[in-house]
Amino acid sequence: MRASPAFTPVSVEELLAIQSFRHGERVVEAGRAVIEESRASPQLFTLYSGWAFRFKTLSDGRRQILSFLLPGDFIGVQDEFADGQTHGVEAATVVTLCVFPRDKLWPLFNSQPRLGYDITWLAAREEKMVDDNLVTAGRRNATERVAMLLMHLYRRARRAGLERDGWVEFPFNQQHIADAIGLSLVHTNKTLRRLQQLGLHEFDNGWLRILDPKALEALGDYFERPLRPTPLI
Amino acid sequence: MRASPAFTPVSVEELLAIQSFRHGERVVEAGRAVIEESRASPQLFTLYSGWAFRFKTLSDGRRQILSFLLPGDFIGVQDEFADGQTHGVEAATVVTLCVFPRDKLWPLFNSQPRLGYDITWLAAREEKMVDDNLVTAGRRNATERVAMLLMHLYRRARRAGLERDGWVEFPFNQQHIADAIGLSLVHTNKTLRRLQQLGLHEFDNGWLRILDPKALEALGDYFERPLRPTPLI
DNA sequence: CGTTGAATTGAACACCATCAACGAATGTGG
DNA sequence: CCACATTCGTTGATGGTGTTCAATTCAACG
Repeated sequence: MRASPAFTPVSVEELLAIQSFRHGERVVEAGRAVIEESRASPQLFTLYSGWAFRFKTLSDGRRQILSFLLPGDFIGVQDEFADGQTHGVEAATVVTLCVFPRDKLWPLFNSQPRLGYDITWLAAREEKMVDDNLVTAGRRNATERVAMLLMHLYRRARRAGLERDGWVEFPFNQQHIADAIGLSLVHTNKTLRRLQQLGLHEFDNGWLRILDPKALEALGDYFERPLRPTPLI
Repeated sequence: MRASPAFTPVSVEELLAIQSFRHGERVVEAGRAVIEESRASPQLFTLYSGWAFRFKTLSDGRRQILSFLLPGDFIGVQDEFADGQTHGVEAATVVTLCVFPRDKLWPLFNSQPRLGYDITWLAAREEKMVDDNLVTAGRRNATERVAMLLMHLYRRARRAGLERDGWVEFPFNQQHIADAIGLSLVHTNKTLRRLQQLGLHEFDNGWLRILDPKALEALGDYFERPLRPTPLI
């Protein structure tokens, strides 16, 4: 992964610090919890492979997906300061994770300020994504929401190197999409269908292809920007 | 401010580091921009006094308020990694800010890892608030949204020590509320009115009092949790 | 071949947006 | 001091977007 231009280079010393910080790997099956919503996790993770997502549920079961997670994303910083109030993380595909013990987070900051800075970088980037999702849920109509989400996920997957001939793996069903953009399942279906019939995108057996990115960008009022390389912990 | 139990104690050395990090104060009038939405700010801030809020606008003018800022909040970390895409910050009252030059952020992390850790703490807490707002905009109905927002702002103000005899300063008009919870101005008004007539809360000339916190908590499915002391940069 | 979960579609309705109008409070200039 | 403009809160009427309910299709799988 580190070879990818999407990630910042890292010194040998930092790499060693990351190595000593980590505490093994973990594999989670599709549909299983990486972090239970009910209790704060004693671990942090870096996602190595697969798709996951963060979510919250209201007491009557309504669920909101907060953000999606791709390889390179750091999981669990928000919980460092949880006070009980937390969110769940669920694997959407089989997922492999690098495990870090939470109580080593401060020692890591202390001994490797650069890595602490990088973690802040990642946390800030994550918040910006939630910001965007909040704009979507609060101020966009159904068509705009779907267009925005499709472009968002497609771009991120492509950047994470998951594109193959224009297709990216898309392991989400319509309930996931509905929960991410704040619509009902039925209306999500109808909106998705309409965009598909307009020829803007295409699904095939868990893969997604964008046929008219400009149209989707314009519909969603959501345009790509150049991205800097991302730190990888 | 540091005397308040809401904030974590800080060592003399850290205090000196904060002092050397800072770069003066700034006062912004109510309704003026602290950070322009269009361009990334070369400065970071700690809010000393007053209310402010972060927001984003779509190209046709629809606005979404992302989160509210109170004394002690750290402003601008998200932008450290902006890539152009950013958000605005506007003062809701007269506001005084402590100014930090952005290019000293990394040196601060480097020389004072503890302060770096604290900044991450604040960034993570901020993201959790945006998470909550996203659940609101995505999955709550109008009544629940208003109830949740009122309790949220009231609690935060109280915690920041802004309560006087059960009243807290509330410098927002109904357009602000509508933009925060993703409703139209008119429907926000009607919902607010209904809750007021039920005797759940009361407004008076820019101040807010909660008359029935339990009812509002239950309506919004949004319950208070014990909070740990917050770092203050 | 029956079962299950997901996608799809139609119909009825509710919630919320939009439009329009008015009142109260405040400020401004003549 | 009054005429006028401006901003904000309020309310009613109307309609649309999206929800809810219900049923059907379809693919996958035992």
